[in-house]
Amino acid sequence: MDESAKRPGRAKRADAQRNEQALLDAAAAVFVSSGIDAPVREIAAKAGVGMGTIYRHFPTRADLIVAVYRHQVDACAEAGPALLMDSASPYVALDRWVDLFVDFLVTKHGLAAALGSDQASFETLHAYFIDHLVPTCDQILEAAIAAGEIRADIGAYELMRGIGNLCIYADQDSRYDARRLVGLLVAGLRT
Amino acid sequence: MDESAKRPGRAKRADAQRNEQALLDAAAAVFVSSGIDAPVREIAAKAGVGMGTIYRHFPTRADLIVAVYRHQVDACAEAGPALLMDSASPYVALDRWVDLFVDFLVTKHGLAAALGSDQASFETLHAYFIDHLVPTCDQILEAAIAAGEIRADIGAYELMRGIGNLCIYADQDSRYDARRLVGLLVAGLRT
DNA sequence: TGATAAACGGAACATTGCTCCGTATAGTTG
DNA sequence: CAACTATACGGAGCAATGTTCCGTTTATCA
Repeated sequence: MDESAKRPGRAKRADAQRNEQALLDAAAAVFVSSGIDAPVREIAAKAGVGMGTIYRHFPTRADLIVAVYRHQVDACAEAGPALLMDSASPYVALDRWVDLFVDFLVTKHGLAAALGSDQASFETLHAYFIDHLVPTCDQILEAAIAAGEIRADIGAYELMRGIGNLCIYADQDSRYDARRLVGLLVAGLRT
Repeated sequence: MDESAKRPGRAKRADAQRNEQALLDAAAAVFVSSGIDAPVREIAAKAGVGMGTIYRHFPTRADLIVAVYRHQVDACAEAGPALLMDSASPYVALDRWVDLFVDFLVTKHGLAAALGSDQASFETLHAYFIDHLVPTCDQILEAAIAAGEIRADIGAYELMRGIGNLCIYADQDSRYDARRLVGLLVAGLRT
């Protein structure tokens, strides 16, 4: 799991490592203040590097976003089995896991929108979320279906896209509560 | 209701009227092929007018979008009372009306996203939808609540935003069926 | 037909994503 | 420690797009 465990070539140069970390820190800060659609120049400037450097380390915006949020996505994925164990029923576990997912999404301005978009530049982002979260969601969903608590005609991917969509622009409108809508959606799953 | 019923000044010049119509026609066509985010230049070119002309007639993109879809929005709004009369129950009317709304949204590439966005340039668009559709939705919702068919803790605005969000990017992903998700959301309203 | 207000068109500027290449340097080797 | 080379850097520059501004054209009217 160590970063330096890259297959063949030698390790990165020291300045390259420093710059990559600086970019991650800068991006995390800028994403909070300006959303994940913030101008590339702003991130580069905050990190104190040139345009060329940011594109060398993170060829697409999606690569940068994934790098910044990887740990949180992984944590969400890993929380699934534990919830399934600890909860009174699979449906309760589903409800709790969805809460985790929603909490993550609504605090990342613009992320939910990027997730739904099929812009080629977001391919990596899309793939990371699908690969890491769909299996977990599917596991919970299957358990709830097996327990007869929810209808069987919905897939993990489609449910997660629906939840993601409900979280789009959720932080821009005080009259709209994404958590409540997601709650209704999950309620609609009940048999 | 006539267009020429503008209060004080005299009627528009003939060439201005022609250009406005040409712009509406061009925009309608371009919106279908390239979505409502199509470059302004593309619309102006298709209409055979200069950049200045399009901005003079429609200062913001939202103004143009509203002008293009006004009739369809109005039709959706006016369909509400009829559905309430003709349906077996308010809940059925709600279900049917939501179908109309979803059908409208999913066939307008990018419109649902623009509706949710709080970009200042979409203010007019937002306002038009709120003003014209929320009252209708509210009427159906209230009837369903009065009939005890759905829970009472959801407002028309919030529901419509949720439906709108579920329709975002719906035409870009064959694995995602907005109608199904909206169906689940509405099902979640049942008492 | 001439005057004038209305409308037009497109050049020009600003923002932003992305690329390219000349320059600088970390790490290595003799 | 000095020279060398693979890496990495930086930012100018191009392309796309939104938006404005103003000199020119034209519809309308007397």
